[in-house]
Amino acid sequence: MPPRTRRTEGLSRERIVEAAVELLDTAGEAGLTFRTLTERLATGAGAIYWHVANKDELLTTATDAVVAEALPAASAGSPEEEIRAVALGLFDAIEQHPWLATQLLMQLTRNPGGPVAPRIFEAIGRQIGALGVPEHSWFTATSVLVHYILGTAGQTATAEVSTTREAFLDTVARSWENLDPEAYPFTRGVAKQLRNHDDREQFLAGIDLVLAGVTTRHSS
Amino acid sequence: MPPRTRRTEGLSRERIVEAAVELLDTAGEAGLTFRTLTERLATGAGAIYWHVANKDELLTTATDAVVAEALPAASAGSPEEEIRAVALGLFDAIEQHPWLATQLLMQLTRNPGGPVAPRIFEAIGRQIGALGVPEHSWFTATSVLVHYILGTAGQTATAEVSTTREAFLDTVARSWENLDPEAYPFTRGVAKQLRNHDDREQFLAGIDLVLAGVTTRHSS
DNA sequence: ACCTGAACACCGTTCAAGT
DNA sequence: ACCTGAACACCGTTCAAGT
Repeated sequence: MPPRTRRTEGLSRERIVEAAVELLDTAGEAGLTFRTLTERLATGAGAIYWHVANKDELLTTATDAVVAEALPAASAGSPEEEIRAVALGLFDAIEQHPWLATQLLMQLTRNPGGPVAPRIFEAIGRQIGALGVPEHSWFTATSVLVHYILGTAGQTATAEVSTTREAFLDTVARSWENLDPEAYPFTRGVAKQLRNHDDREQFLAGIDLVLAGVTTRHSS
Repeated sequence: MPPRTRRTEGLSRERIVEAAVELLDTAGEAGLTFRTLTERLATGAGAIYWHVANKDELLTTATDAVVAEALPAASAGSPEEEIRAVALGLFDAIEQHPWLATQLLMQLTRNPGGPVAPRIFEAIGRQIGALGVPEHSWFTATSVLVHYILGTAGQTATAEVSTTREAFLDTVARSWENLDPEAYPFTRGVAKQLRNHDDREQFLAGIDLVLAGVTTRHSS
């Protein structure tokens, strides 16, 4: 076994993923292409393909890396507290990396066999078990929570990197307020709730609402 | 006002959307391109752009058309029954149009100002109101339900049109069962629940779980 | 083993030109 | 008003060739 040659410079999977995350953060999903990536890494397309199978794998790996960092390390308090910590960890990560929401939704629905889905499922699901939920409801209860967290946090994330969150939500709320009153009375009515539904408090209230359902159900 | 010239043939927005849905159903998301579309409609690219602004608008319109057809027309029974009817309507539509799940998730998170999000929000939200949920929880409660429905139905939809649903879920379950026992005890454990979680019964059990949370919360 | 970069087969979109 | 279809500026991916 020859000693591994030392390389201060040189490409690596890690460096590529790191650059991909930076590009996604800076320029959004459309900003990550093999051209921008090769330019930033000062290399050729083939070099990247040596370390990474294709763009899908690159996106999966980038998403997984960000999620791994976002999830809280050790369990501290009660199951409820832990679930809130996981939820807020993902919420904050999505705020910092707006592309993450779409990517996570895609991973869950289209690539549940990949590394990302189990990571999130495990973080939430363990606490569901600790909560005393009967085993036959574990999958459903965990699914509900995970989809609420990602969906809600995703609605919060600004669509365009350039717009601020407030401006984005305001635009949506305004368009809801302009809907036909006959056909859309409910949606018009909750438009103002949308305006600040991304408050962490509001977000956590939703978590508690789900937890109420999860814990009530099996005591009857 | 000159009388509208009659045209038995000729392009129209409706014909384009119809062809787009057919292509999506037949060949999946990757199968819908302006080339395949112009070929099927025996026309040029410019002709399509005369009726539709761009591909995003085409996808939004196609999604909206399918959703409008999938939602039950008139409210018959109790709010709970109506919510189940809406959920099953979307569930079945996603089963028939596997591309729909991803598209709906995208519409909700990236284009909530478009026509699709209000349509779904309204169908669920009205019943939330009828359920006696206090107004300040309307948005949150509706969000939880909508995201559960789409997320779960989406996990059910096969990723590839060619694979059957059973084979897809089996593959995912198998990969979950092969996870590291130390790091993923929970996910490994629920793998077998994943195998048939797409049962309509299981799906409706999740709805009831959320409804339990929604209706419990404000009675305390 | 690792990297280069031209080439390939595709995209969505535009636009001068037709009818 | 509506349609044609070539052209444009981009993609992700491959692969012979280098070191």
